[in-house]
Amino acid sequence: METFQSLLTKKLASALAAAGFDNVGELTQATDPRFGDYQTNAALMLGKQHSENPRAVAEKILQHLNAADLCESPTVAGAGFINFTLLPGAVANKTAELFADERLGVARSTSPRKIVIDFGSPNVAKPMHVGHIRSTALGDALARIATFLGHDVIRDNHIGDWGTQFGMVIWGWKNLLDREALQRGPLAEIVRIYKETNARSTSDPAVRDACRQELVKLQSGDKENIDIWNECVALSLQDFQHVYQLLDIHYDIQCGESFYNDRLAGVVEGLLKSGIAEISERAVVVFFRDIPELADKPCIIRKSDGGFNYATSDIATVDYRITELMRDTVWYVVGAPQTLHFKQIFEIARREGHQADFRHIPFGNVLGEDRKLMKTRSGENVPLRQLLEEACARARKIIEEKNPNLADAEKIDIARTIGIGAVKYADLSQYRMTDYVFSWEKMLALQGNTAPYLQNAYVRVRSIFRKAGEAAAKIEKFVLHEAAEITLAKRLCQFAEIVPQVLNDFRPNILANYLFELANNFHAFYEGCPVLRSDEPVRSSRLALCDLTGRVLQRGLDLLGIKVPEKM
RNA sequence: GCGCCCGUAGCUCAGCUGGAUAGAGCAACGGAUUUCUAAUCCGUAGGUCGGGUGUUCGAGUCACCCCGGGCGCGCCA
Repeated sequence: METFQSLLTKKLASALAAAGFDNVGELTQATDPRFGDYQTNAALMLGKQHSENPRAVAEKILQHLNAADLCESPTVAGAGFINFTLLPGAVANKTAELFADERLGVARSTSPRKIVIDFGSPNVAKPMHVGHIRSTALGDALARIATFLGHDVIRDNHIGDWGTQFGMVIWGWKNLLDREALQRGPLAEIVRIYKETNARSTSDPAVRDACRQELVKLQSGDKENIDIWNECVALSLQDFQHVYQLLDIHYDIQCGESFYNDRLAGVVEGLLKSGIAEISERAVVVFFRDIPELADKPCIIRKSDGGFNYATSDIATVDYRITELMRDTVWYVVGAPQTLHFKQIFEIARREGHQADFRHIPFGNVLGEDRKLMKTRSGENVPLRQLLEEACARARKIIEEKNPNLADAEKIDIARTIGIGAVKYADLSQYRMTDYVFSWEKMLALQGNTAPYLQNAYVRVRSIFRKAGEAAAKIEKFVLHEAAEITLAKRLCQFAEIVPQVLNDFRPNILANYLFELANNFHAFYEGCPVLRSDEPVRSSRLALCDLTGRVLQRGLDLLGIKVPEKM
């Protein structure tokens, strides 16, 4: 099926052609209900092009515009906008189409891509902390949306499982490890020895040296050190997995940094041979002399001691993703501080001849209530697992107050759905670049733009069907008389217009905002329009509206990685 | 020094490729329920969009310069 926006855009295009104009401007959802449902600024653009009065141009366009099957006669307004107001009958027909459509009107992309999304990327030997929620939630949502739109998506967890910190971890493992503590809490013990070693090595040069030795041994394949490293990685992965389970996130592949180890030498060699890289001060470096922005910011791909760094492994990763995973699109959901790094990597990839579409999708920080980077009282990063568990506990407490009669197992389940949903939604409902302030009260509030508010709209839908004891019957014709019904139906029709927009600039918050408005429209409808108590044919029509709203809410939240409860 | 990001209502934030009188939520105030779960709805109030100059029919949005905050800039990842 086709959206109103798409249908009207086509009608506008043919009107423009018939009037002898270029196809310029755009047709968008109206910015204000006063202006109807859709608007176009085409006449304004054309007026400028031809130095004519935009309103006169608009009139000319209207002479060739035939949209009587969809809307009232379009009107010229303001400086030269053309406004479209949908006919209730057209809305009713479209809603019926939507009702019958599994995909709720969302079209598959006409140019599907083969995408790899790099998101999450926690570091081994460190617990995941709040900082990881953004990349993880955002990357997962983008993956879900891209998949739904028909793209071929590989979700890749580029784990930080290799690097200089392992010198310290291994030294600590050999000298400080408490086996019993490792049994009780593996990652906690690894973190403890890492921190302890780090502290010692800053004050004791002998320890620092020893750590470096351990690192060299590891990198040259020393059996004992490799075993220790393997165990650390395995224990960390177990810990991550627990968090992913809580978050309902999965990866298709988890190719960490170490995966690329045996490709690094070849990468550097290749870049030297092709002249992209050169030797400078004993290191291998790529310069970007022709790019003003990067002219004074070279990229080191092999250190003067012969070691590789993460730029090297990122280049190897690009090569692998394009040549072996056969991707034409690569998305990196990585924090804003790495913008420069990715500019360099993408430029190197371009020079290597890779044609793929590379995107760095940056994001801001999670702040505490003091507006500084979120930390615990003792100044440490807040472990993600602890944070998620607290979210569930807080949700549980609210459920206990509001709905104490639910069965215990149900309460646990619902608390998890609400708690995790609240954390994700708080993140995704915000523009990704803005630093946002983490607040339990706000994200778990039942009013306002929160997950529980949206989930509650779904619960209300389910409650009606439980009470009715029937599912929504197939219906041919929606009966839309009340303003609340029409508003709700129009909103439902917009879902298909909104979802593809998210990938425009990687903004799931657009979808979140839409769902909030939908929930709000539904709640208003629910207040003003009795469903089960009304007579036919209104009853069936309203029941179908409820069903459709429930489906859009469920699907929309699912695209954000958020679940819905049946009761709450 | 060079570069990137952010600055919108008391608070938390929307406002994608420039579009109409800048929008929500929270908090404040005022209403609505013998309910299909009020975990809700409706209304009122609240703004020199950090400041300035420019580009044009039109700037929160684009350009330049300041101010404020955050973060990066050869051998960490």
